[in-house]
Amino acid sequence: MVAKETKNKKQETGKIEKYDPSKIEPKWQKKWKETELYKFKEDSKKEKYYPLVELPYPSGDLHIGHWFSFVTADVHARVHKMMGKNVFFTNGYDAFGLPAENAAIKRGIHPKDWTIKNMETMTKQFETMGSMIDWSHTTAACFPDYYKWNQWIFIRMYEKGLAYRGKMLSNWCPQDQTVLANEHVENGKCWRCGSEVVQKEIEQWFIKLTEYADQLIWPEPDKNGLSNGVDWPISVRVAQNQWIGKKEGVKIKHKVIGTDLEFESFSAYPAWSWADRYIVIAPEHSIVKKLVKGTKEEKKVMKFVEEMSKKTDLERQETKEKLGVFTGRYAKDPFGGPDMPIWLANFALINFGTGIIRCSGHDERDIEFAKKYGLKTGEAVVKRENGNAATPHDGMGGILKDSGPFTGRDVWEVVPEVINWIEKQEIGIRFVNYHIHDWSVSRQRYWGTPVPMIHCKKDGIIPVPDDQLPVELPYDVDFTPKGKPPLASNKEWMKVKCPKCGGEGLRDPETLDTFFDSSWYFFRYLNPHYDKAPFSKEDAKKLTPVDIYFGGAEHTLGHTLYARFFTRFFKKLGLVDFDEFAKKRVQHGVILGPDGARMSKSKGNVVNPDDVVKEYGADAARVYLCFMMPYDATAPWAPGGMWGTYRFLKRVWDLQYNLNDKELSKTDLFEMHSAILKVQEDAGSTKFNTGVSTLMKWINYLSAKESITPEEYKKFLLLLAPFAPHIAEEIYQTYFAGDKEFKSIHAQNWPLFDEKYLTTESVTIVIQINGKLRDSIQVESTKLKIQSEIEQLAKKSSKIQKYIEEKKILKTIYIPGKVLNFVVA
RNA sequence: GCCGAGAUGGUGGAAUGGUAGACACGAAGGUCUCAAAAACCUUUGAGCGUAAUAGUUCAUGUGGGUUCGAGUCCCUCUCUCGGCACCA
Repeated sequence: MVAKETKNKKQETGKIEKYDPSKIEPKWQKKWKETELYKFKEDSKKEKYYPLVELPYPSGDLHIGHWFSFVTADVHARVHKMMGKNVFFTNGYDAFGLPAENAAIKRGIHPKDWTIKNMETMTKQFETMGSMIDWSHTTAACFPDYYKWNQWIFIRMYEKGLAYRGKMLSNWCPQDQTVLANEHVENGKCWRCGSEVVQKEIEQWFIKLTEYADQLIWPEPDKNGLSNGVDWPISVRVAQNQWIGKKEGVKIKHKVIGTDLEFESFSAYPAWSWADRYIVIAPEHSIVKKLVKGTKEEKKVMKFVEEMSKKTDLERQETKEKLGVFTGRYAKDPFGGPDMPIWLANFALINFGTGIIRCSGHDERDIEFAKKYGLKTGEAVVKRENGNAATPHDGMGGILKDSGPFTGRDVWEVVPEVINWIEKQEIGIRFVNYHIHDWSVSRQRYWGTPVPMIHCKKDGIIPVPDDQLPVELPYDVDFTPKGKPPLASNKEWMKVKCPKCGGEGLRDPETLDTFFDSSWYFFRYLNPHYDKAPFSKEDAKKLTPVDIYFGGAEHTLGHTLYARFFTRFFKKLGLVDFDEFAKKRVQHGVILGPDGARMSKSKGNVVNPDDVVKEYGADAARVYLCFMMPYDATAPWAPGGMWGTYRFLKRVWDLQYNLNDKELSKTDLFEMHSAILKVQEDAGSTKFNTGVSTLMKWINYLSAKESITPEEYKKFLLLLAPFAPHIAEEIYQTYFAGDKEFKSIHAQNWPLFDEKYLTTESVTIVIQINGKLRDSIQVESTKLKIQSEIEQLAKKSSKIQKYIEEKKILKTIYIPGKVLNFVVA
């Protein structure tokens, strides 16, 4: 140790300074920025590491939830950096979208100005966090050099048939005046504004998610716990698989008696088909009109259709009562059963299968409906144990009693055979149904990526040629919602020449769903101004896939699924050579208000990070966010806990007045090295709370000593640096950095851990009688492996003797270094 | 209804099948102080027990099981949170 290190500040100046974060934090933030400390530099000698946090929406205010996501990820990134990896850590903004437009309408500011101002404010707020985000890689969807590539991707998808225009019943939000994707309807309500969503038939753009539905299904994890080679939480994998909802079955062809009409019904349980006795059709189905045209039932049926169409999704979900009407028509049963009456029913869903169901006595809904309207039902199976009819849903199966050629056989066993048989008899075809539908991406709003398509009367829909991209979003537009896309109001902008015939064409006035933007932003980070493609193959090869993706559970069914789809598409384009964009996904928990309720402005329980920083400093806030709960838990913000971490940092600070050069004892080294190991394991994964508690434990140990050595202090600061970067830097610079040039603690290596210090001279062995703790003995480490000696030592204990004298020892179990257990009669 | 996760002190929570309650908050008592704050020290799962130390029993939502040994593994049930849901 050099002489300087043996002296503490008090010895030099005779003064003791108090810990004051407001004095040190802005100072170091400035210095780090000036010296470009966190700028990513390519380094082929180091292993790359790409941690990613979901990019925030620029609402204008960094709330405590943002702090939680970014602080924990920042700690994680810093530990990996110190451990010698080349860490790429940046952030951008999900800058397009409705809230900007709504806020702008409310305040009379242009969405662009509002958004850009918010991004500036938030970037400054990120600086007060002391994060190591490298802002030179930032980007935002609303910049033309970002959304240009949205348009480019969209056109490539169009060329490959993955983006298409279609007319479909869609979720329409009457408040926001736009279409919503299925993933963004929550309980029949708009995820943004909470209005009840209605169904409207609208022509719009779709992304063909169904094309990759099979590929997006997560397989069972392998022996290393990896599914598709990556480590994603089971909750996400299961939820996505259910959402994709793959069901294999058959479509069965039917002829309507007395007409030339035909239709198909879908069945996922074809072995039950012999029990089907009637048919129901979704009221929205296009065949309904033709079916009843000119019949005496027409009026009644169409009235029913109209009544059903008036109901919102929410109302339909809430009414479980079965409602229906008879069409007067019958269909032939291709399975040879009696002619089947055709009904309309509210429980038949237009979006599932073909919208038409064959009904039997094996489904609760079918039975309920049949009872209500006096219809006959059939039964095809008997449950083996209690004799009740088995339903397809209970999964129990049974022996088929009345299933044509398969009678007398096991229900589940014959399913593949039944499908083959149906195809052979030409009464139906194999069909796979998915719950997931193609993604509706058209938004009838202003603040988004313009759809890069031109509508020409002669040539139809023509993509904008690549050399004319981006189609820039015009600034002057009347964006107040009028039920029509706002862009259509800018006549000048709308006019465009058809790239094919040169005649007059019109631009597409719709914009893309912002989830399109956020499906690939982590590729754009690599080089946000790259101008030949969305990103370069070489960059992607060097830095992707993302190593760990931090985010919230709310993106399970939307964003992360879309991003996985995009990655597969990029692979198809040859831009990447992997399927999964993130090797690991971790989902953070929720910080509740101090009252235990979810934070909300109306409840007045919102914790503002700016206030916390003012009171305790960023470092204390960072440490508390790591410490307050496990990463994925949900717990209330406790002001007292915040005080506790502040107190911890004060103790760290005060230790500098207790420095003295001395030999480190074996215990000192043991404490030091166990802390190094535990912190690197915990913060290197996502166990931030126990990482902090390890530091607290060590500081308790250090504080209890008469004085500490510079070596101990320096190593402590290195372990603390990822959690509390400012205080660690301040003390490090005062004592350990040298005078010449600025060498940040954050550019130092993680202290080396050496196992040899973890072995101690003696170890406590617990002595149990019949598994119950009765005593413990100290044993020299060298003797740990000799069971007989330990048994002898144990038997010497008077406490143990009490239990074993005059008793027969039936068995002795020894776990080296831990437990000795006597089993006595 | 189906699927997933979870339930440990007054609170947040620790704990590769091996000393349950680490670490922190809160609380109580003390030192310092005219006093308070801060800081520091002690105690803090519940019983029984002792002058005190000791000792000892019960404790990880419920009831069973596996094991020398279970908070941890298996089954039953209860409750909480999250996702999906009239899915043929």
